[in-house]
Amino acid sequence: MGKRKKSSTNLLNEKYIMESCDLTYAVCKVGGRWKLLILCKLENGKLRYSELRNAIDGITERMLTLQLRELEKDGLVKRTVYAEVPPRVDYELTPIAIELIPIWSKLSSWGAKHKKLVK
Amino acid sequence: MGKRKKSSTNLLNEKYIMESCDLTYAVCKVGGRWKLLILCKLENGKLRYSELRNAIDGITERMLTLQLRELEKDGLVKRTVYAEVPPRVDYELTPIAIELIPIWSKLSSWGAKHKKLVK
DNA sequence: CAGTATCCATTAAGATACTG
DNA sequence: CAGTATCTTAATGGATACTG
Repeated sequence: MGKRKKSSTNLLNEKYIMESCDLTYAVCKVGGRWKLLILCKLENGKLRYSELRNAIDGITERMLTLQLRELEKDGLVKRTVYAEVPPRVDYELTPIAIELIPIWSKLSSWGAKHKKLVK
Repeated sequence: MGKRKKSSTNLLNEKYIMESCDLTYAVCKVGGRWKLLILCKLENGKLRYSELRNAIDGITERMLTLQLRELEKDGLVKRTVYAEVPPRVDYELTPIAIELIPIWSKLSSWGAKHKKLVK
């Protein structure tokens, strides 16, 4: 009786994501409230954890850490830890993330335009 | 005692969205699991509700309806109801949504490429 | 400095059944 | 055909305290 599979379609289920269409895959990787914003702040070069935190209005340390870890796991940011005291860690875009620059750039322009229209 | 405001940062809080940066605004409008996918299916012209449902793998009627209503409210899709029996409704992109075509197109290509790299 | 850990509240998403 | 209604689960967000 073809019982519909109950498997979640959640964004973190790797198998599900790999089997999805390309757009869904991309949305799962860089979608969500914070990821594009984080990437976009790194557009002009490396930033430290605290610089990112201060640059992104409204993000909590918890969310920043969670999202950075996922971006790192997915190969979108590179995390470098320096053996110093006090500790220093910085983040930078990987080549595959750099390819996305036009996307968030266009999205941002679209946002600016649409926002004006709505006002 | 500067009590930190408790206001949510949820995606549906219009005031919050309007005050956000342009990228955040855009992400709030077309982000989420389904919106870009719905828009992308409408790229080649009008589709009926059932056509959309069949075109989008894994979406439930509930989510399709919810997301279509939001897209309509935000001026990204136009909903047309025909006075027929059985009922017929179709959806199409508005000009402002058409401007986003390059974005989901690029995102999709990026997804295809990255997916291969990961495999 | 750059995080973790914990607890709790809110929101988004999903499964399923039902209807004008 | 084109949806609603209801219930449940998953994801996100926030507050606060703590640590190498």
